[in-house]
Amino acid sequence: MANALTRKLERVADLTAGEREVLESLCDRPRIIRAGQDILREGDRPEHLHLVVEGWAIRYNILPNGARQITAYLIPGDFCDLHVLVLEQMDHSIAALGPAKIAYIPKATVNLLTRQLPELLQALWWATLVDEGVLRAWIVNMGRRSAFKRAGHLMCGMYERMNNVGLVHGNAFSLPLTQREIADTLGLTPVHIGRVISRLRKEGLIALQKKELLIPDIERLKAISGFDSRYLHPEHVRVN
Amino acid sequence: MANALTRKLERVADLTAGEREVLESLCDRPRIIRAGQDILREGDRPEHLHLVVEGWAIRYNILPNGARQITAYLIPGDFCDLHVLVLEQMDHSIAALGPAKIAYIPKATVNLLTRQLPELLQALWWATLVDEGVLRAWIVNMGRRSAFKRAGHLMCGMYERMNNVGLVHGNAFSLPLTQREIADTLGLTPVHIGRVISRLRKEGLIALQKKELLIPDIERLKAISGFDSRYLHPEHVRVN
DNA sequence: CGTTGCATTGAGGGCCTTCAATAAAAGTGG
DNA sequence: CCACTTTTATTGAAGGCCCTCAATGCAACG
Repeated sequence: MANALTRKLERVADLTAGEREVLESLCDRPRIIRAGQDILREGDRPEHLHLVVEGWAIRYNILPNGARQITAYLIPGDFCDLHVLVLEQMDHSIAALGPAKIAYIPKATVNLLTRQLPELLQALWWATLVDEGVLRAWIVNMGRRSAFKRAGHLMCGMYERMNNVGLVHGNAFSLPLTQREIADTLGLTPVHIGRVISRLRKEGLIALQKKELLIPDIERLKAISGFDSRYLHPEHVRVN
Repeated sequence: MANALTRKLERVADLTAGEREVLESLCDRPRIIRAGQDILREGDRPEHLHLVVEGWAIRYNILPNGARQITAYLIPGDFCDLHVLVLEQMDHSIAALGPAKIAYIPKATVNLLTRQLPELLQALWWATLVDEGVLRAWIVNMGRRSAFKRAGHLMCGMYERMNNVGLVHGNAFSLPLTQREIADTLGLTPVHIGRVISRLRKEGLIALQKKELLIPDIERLKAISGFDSRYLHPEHVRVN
């Protein structure tokens, strides 16, 4: 019964029993964060790394005019701020979507671990490379698809990620987002997202109620929204 | 007289003389790629990693309707395809913008090197984390700024990157892009980009001719387009 | 059970697109 | 080096996708 971080890293690397144990221990004693609360704010210079143990979080920027753009959804096993190992300062904020459990891991611990366990260092690097693929797909989605396809594509991506961690049951899964979050993800307005969702419903592509998203025919939705799942599938390459 | 890869990695890590020498040798005997030619295509399963030694390249996706979205500009010192260490298959293509020199490095060599030189592994990881920041800023730009600000922001980013490698002279630098490239970068059409550039010129924010971009007052352009350069500046953290 | 936030729907407007034509520039072959 | 072709840039007109503003109903929450 591995935790989320271990599961995630084992998709891209072989870990020894000792390494796995170290990872487990990092997730001990997470702090409880209330729904909507910021975990990190732009400008922060955190002394700890923050790891999502339970719940969802969003990575986002606020622009001078007050507009928000979400640049990532963080689910259990995702680090919030690996980049502060290099950049020190946060250039964006992170907030819990619903109630969440966050582990606080001292930067020094991570630096120590990665120096002692090169296999772990490589696993973290490779996980970062996978994340890059997600960001690229996000850019393609926002740049070259209509609002309708954009929304469908987002839902396919959520489906895949949740499915990868066994959280899809009967083609349905929990999607704890308001239309405002979806709008801020896709670079649109809540009003228009409302119209788009209404159309997705009318065309029988989704059923969404009470933050529970059902996709009756995922292949059809993928086809319509131009979703290609390759970018999400690390193939567990062995170098040894 | 270090090469571009060494310069780039030394911004995020300490390298020994031996490590630097290894990096230099990787860039030996690059192949010449003609302007516009693909270096890698979607679906490829490359046996080598590709490193830009000279010139510019773009990372892009083509959608079923023929639309193109550019997701990165690669300049000397950038790897084209580090992610194939994990994902194996290319989920996008890479093309040379002008004539370029590309080094072909066997995947096995990189895997060997990163296992033998953890410091190098860490440098590559950290460089990847910096790239992630660029992608996030890209998303914010496309999602929440007008075409006018988007174009200005792109030009500020190019200015910064070129300045970081000493290629800005008298507030001007080479920008080997057509309006089509800029459009495909920002999720707009070439026609509209033309109008936007015309306005940037009229307002004295840029002078652009013969692929040479002059920004008379970079701070003014940054202010107008909401550019924050923090995301581009690794602070060279020491862990030792 | 009131308050607050969220979803829905309508009307009107604006930013950007599409289509089209022309001019300018860059690349090509003799 | 010039004629030819192709690509790129410029400009105009019309239209569409999405935004803004606004009002209503509904669900969530204390």
